[in-house]
Amino acid sequence: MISKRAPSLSGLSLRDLEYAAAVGDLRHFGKAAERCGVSQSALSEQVRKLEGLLGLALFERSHRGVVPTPRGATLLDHARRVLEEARGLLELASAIAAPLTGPLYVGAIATLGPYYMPHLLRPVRAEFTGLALRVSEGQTADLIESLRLGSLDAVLLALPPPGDGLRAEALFFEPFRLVCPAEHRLARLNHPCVSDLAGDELILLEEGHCLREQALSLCEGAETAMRQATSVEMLWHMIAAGEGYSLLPLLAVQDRAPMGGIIAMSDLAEPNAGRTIGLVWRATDPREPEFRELCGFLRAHLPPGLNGGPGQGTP
Amino acid sequence: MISKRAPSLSGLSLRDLEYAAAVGDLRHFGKAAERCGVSQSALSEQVRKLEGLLGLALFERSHRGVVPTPRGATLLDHARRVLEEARGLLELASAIAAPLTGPLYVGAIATLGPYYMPHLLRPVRAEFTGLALRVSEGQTADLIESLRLGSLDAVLLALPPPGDGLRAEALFFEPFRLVCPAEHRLARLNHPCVSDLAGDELILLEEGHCLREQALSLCEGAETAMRQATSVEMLWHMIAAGEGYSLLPLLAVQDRAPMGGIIAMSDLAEPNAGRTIGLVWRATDPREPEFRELCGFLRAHLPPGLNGGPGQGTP
DNA sequence: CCTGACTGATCGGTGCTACCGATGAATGCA
DNA sequence: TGCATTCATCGGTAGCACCGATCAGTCAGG
Repeated sequence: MISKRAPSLSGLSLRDLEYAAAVGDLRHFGKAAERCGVSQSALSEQVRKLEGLLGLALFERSHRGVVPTPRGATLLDHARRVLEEARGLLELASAIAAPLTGPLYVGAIATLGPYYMPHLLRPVRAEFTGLALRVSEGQTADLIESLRLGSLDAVLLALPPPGDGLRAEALFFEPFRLVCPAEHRLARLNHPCVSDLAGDELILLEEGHCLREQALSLCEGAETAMRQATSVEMLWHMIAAGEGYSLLPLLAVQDRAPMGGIIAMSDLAEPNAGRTIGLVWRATDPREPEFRELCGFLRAHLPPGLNGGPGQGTP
Repeated sequence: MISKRAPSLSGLSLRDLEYAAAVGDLRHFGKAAERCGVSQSALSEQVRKLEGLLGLALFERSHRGVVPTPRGATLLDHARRVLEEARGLLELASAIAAPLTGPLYVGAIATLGPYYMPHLLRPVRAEFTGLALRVSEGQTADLIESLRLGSLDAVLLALPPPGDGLRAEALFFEPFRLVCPAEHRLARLNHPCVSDLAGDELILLEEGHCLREQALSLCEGAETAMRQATSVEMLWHMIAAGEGYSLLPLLAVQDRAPMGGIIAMSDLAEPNAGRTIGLVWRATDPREPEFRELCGFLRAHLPPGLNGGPGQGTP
């Protein structure tokens, strides 16, 4: 048996159904035309066309009024349901059309999310009521893949974003800080510069964390046989245990107690030793205006201690 | 508070929803256009127009495929419901569009219905499966009023129908028979003619029955102080009791046992002494073709003993 | 019985717009 | 770097919804 093909609703128009429903309500072509904002002749012709399409007469016309035929009444009931659904569609559209409403799936790299999200969630909630941020965490590559697949709408990471087909807008520059044991020689430098950092005491995050590459590119000459940490938290405690030092992004460390004085932190001499954090989305995502508005808001509500700094622009 | 006006679904078209749904299904503008039977450009423009109408982007376009935005997916779900309802409307229409289906409310005059209906119900049921005849009985004036009010769709009565705005088609000629006590003088006439009937022994139905007027117009000179009966059945028994004689339509008497020989029936000499039974409906009723088809069928399946006889035509 | 008012149907003319084919722009693949 | 694919865009066209005017039938009132 041939499967039932959905019949193309050839020629059926919501406008015609509206006309017919108006006639059914008012029982008068002229008044129905007035309600529908068209001339009586136009409405009359359309209703006639609709009757031809449906294959039966919807109304019994007389000169003292119009009355639906029994079958017509049945069809009018159904037509009103169609119209109701259509109106519901329009209402739904205008309800969800507002920018920055509804769920928004945002990912952030692991060296940023836990330290930045607490600062942004509350202001965003307050400003964009109706926006439901769903935040998740991961490494850059995984986040980008999720973004491409559509399971994420936007990603917070260090610019520039890897790969094509993406759009990004910078949010802020996050400087790196040197974190080392309080008794370490580096702790005595007033403003250590990156050339001071080479050495096998440098601890890095494991493969996959972009922070690892960022630190590596700063500290030339140190590439092999270094200690690794699986997370910022682990790294912090390794430093506290005196196993070495590292560069950590400002947000990840600035709110930390210095572990009873056994850890020292200092800014680097180079003002642009750090990374630029930005929001990234698919270039094809039609919500780009909304994302840019969100970026503007985020820049206006940076966590304390941050500013735009180096690395502006939208690659 | 101003009551919520039903928003005129300005510009919204089922075709556009179909286009969008096709894109949502196939994730490809070209294939969707093919399914919809239009060019890719036309579909693209219409979808774009729809997005403008709804105030948001339904799809995220890329060169490797199209994917609905989260909001777009929500709206597409709703749009599919609208389309489903619309398709249901068309299906419903084609299901009930078949002529002579569904309920049909038919009235018949009391001197005809009980004797004619038993003959027609079975053939009609057999021929027009799907047609549900709802028969009722009454006097001409009441039937016509019900017909005008719409609580009846058609009426079986003696032509011509009273009043304007009605259409009728003749079904058959029903001759009157003389019914009298077996020992009555009229019983001895071979072919009595109407002039033999004058006299105060004529029994008539009470006011309101058209049969009364029909008999009266035949039997001139007998107008006052006659016996009355409230129904054909009563009349029959009055005759059997020897209280007089009457003219009764063929169908009302031809199947009766002659009460053990105490009642005699005879045809009248005048071949056109009788009435023409026809089907009557509102001139404005768009089902006129169906009624005429029904009339044709009824004429082809007359009760035994009848033929078209005098009185054809459609007044 | 005639007349005016009212109803829905019908008829030419007109303008909007859905539609088409061709082309353009952007992307991914070989 | 060509080549294929995909959606967007553009100019031209035809269909059709629409309008104003008119027609045809009915009804109420004079």
